[in-house]
Amino acid sequence: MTAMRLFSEKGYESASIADILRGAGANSGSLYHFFPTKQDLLIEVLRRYRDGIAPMLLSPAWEGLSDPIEKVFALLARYRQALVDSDCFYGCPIGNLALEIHEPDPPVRDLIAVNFDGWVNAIETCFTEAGTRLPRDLDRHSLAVFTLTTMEGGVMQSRTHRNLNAFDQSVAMLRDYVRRLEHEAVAEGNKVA
Amino acid sequence: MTAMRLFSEKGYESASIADILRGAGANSGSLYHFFPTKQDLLIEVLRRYRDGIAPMLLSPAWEGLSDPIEKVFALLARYRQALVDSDCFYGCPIGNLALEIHEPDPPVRDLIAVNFDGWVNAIETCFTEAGTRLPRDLDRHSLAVFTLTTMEGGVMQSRTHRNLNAFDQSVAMLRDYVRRLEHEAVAEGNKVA
DNA sequence: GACTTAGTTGAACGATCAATCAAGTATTGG
DNA sequence: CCAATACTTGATTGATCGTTCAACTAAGTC
Repeated sequence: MTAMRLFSEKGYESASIADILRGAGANSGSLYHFFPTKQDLLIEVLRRYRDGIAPMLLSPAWEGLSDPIEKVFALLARYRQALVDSDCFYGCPIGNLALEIHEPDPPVRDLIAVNFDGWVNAIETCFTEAGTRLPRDLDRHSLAVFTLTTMEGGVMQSRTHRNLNAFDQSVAMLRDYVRRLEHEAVAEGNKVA
Repeated sequence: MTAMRLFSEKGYESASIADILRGAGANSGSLYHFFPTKQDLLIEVLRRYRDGIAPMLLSPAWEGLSDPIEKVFALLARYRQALVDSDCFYGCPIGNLALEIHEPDPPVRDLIAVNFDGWVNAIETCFTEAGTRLPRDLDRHSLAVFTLTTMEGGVMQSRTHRNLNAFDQSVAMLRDYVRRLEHEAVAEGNKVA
């Protein structure tokens, strides 16, 4: 859908209905037959992102990988590639919308939250699959949230600076942190054994 | 200035000139006498944020603190308080603008970058002041960038979920990471001694 | 082949947007 | 005290926004 591309490129408010219609080669009446308001269109777009996380984002990023921790950083590498391919114009579409929606606007905000949750849960699964490679008492969910934090914060800064440094530095720090957690888990294992 | 408040509350595009005029009790002609375009107004707002980082943000957050690492997390606590006080409606004004500006728009983007740089440099100074409490080969600048990443990513998620969990979890992870770095520095010190 | 439903067309609507401007009032400097 | 400059007023502009609608065509049903 053209709307997905334009919302992602220009943002929700900036992407006018006229833009979308022109891009899609459609007429206003047609659009409004399916989506009574612009917000309904946004909601459909967010639903598609939600449903697309596994097939469109994770599957391609994880092709041929089995190591769960490698998978986490392969996904982050995917966002890095998006930055590279767009000369650092790329911004996570969900993150953009998250900051663009200022009114309470419950249905939209909920769907953004659901998108974040889907992403975080996928990463949490990786960290859970890592089993004893990570410390026993480490909260896998928190680490997954922190991974999304790193991605969103890194993309935001790299987009602003138009270079990859901030993203790369942030991911390198996260990578170092996870390595230290792995080392601790090894030490833990030795103690038990 | 009312414009600062409204840009921060509603975003740049959503805050109409009429809103700002009403809020400030001024007339359009007056405003346009000082700021020929809306973008010029935004630029002035960004300049004030830039100039306000030290006096308005850091000084109050760091009052009575001398420990440089404590200062870093005191600043993050400040953002947490902003989330609490606003029922998690708060978003970092600079971060919001960073994601709202989609066009190249060099003067605005540069000023956003400068704001980020000011923030990062202040934090980098803290980590540099921490001296041998952190590993010798640790890049202080990267860690400062990572701190901003954590703040922006955490605020984004907490704002979306309307609760503090994501922010708190992210900051807790960063805190844990820094603690591990401190432990390594201690080990380093022992080795040298 | 009549009847219904689904989908399309594009001109038009009112609202609102950023921006303008001619006419006015303070403020200042000589 | 006057002329010049600095600032204010608020109605107005044209563009653009999301949305509507009456007329139209295509597809499916019996």
